Amino acid sequence: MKPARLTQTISDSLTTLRKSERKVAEFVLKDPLAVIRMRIVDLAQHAEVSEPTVVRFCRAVGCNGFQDFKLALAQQLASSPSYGQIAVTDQDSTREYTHKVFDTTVDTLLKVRDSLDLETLDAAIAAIYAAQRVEFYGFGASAAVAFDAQHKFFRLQITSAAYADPHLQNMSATSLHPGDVVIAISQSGRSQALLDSMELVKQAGGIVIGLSPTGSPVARSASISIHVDAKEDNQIYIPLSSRIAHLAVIDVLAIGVAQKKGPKLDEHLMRLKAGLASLRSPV
Amino acid sequence: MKPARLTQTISDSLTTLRKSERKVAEFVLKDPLAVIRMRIVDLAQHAEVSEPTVVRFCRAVGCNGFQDFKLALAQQLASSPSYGQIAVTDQDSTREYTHKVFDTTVDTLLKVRDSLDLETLDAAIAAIYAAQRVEFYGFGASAAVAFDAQHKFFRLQITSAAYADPHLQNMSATSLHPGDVVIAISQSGRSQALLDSMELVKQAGGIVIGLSPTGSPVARSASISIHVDAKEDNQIYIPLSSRIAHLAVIDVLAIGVAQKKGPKLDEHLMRLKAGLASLRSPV
DNA sequence: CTTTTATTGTAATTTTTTTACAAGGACGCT
DNA sequence: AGCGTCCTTGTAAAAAAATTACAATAAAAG
Repeated sequence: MKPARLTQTISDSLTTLRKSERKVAEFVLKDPLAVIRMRIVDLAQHAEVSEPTVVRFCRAVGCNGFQDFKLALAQQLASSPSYGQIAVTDQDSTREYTHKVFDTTVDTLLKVRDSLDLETLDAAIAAIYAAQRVEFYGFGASAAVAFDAQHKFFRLQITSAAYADPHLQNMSATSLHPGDVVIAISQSGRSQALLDSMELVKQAGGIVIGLSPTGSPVARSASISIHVDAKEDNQIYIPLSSRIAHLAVIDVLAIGVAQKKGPKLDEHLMRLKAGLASLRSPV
Repeated sequence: MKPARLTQTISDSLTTLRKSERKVAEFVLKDPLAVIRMRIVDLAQHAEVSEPTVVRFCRAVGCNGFQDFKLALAQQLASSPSYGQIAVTDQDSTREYTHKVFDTTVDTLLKVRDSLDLETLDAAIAAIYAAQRVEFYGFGASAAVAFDAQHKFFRLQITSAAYADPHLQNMSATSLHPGDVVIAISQSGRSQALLDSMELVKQAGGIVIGLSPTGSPVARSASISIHVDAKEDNQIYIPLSSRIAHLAVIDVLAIGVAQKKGPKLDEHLMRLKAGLASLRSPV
């Protein structure tokens, strides 16, 4: 009953569909955006079939009729705005690229959300919860993610540190105790310095949680590997949305740990908030 | 013509709508999810008006008819899955809070996207482009945002720095030249130390771009104020999605500046990428 | 090659939306 | 206050759209 990805369902059905229904399917896949504005006659005409065939097609892919189908399709397209690719070009107006940036980010987040492995997350949360020390390693754009994470976990009363310096990472890694956790963050998953640090952590008996793309060296080397696959837009050489996906994943870990800590933590956070209030403008 | 947030449009129109049209509006806002499955008769009945009134209402909020309206509504609902509030509770399973974290984030991003003022963004981009030096100030969670931003602008060949230390901020602020830009980042918009630094920047003739909630002291004090209103979930005392919204806004600024710099930059980024490659695992 | 079954289209029907118009009500003007 | 105009809303008819029933054609099996 859940509206899984409709276009996925259509692709899957392609083989089982009848010949003329497949014509409809192909047209829909080719230009879904146009379809949502069409009437049944238009779609029938474009796909070169009759109207009832379109209805039959809709039913075949699990919808209740043409309207229902259009609605489902519209919803899917809205939830992954970048159906097709979003690329910022030189001619874009502010409005356009603002939308593109946000939409790409949203798209990435949804993709990552749906591809996360929950058991891995649980394992990571359990490891962090059990650890005496938690450290975050990352370089470049991931350094900022690491510092953000450190800040967040610090607020959860967890002894944490973040290092963007390979030397510091190495020194810290060798002083870890078994059961301590290091979260290695890498957008490319192939930073050599990070891999070196990870090796030291494992030698010290620490657990390495990797945040990196599937199949990357970092992912393979990590004890617990959280896969974050956010392909970057090649036209811009700055990592944009993948970084945000990493942050979101860390949010999930933080919430998970916070939940495990339970009510004790609430009190702590309350005090923290009161403390922060004094640093704020009264207005 | 752009499908801005339909529910927003409806809320805004409430005052200008006629009495019976308002009945429709109220019903739609109360239960938008139900409306997308309704026919015009059903909606008319539930709102206790006649069918043509429903059509008139649809036109009044910028749609082309009832179908068009339903489609637009469906799309918006699909793109903000959490219409309503998302609160993580203690009983949530990993799956649930993972979704909640991502959905809240997406929701926030979309809200912020639609509430951004484009002219302000343009002004900010122009100021950054014209500046000799660009600096990022922020504390706490915003410090990580500041460092991320610094890294990003640095890659765009812009002399930039990020300070999370009030002393460093003050020292740096006094050494700025007229036309230089400081981007002051604050989730609460009421950090006293940040306000102090901003004052010094302005005394030195610098331009302060504020990233903070509407109406906050930081927003009022900034020369160019970008409003980012991402209300935090009160149940968790850690800033989650607002920080991500800030990052996204900075992405937009970066893209804007990159675009202004044009093709010269492409070459630079290409070289940068080649340089980074040597730091990476060959596998 | 015939018979049966599956697939597709035509035409009619039903449902749904939209338009045209008239009744009712509010507001201003004399 | 009474009259008229304009604005709002609903009723009913028309148009548009989707769905169904059925027939024709194509494909497959015997």
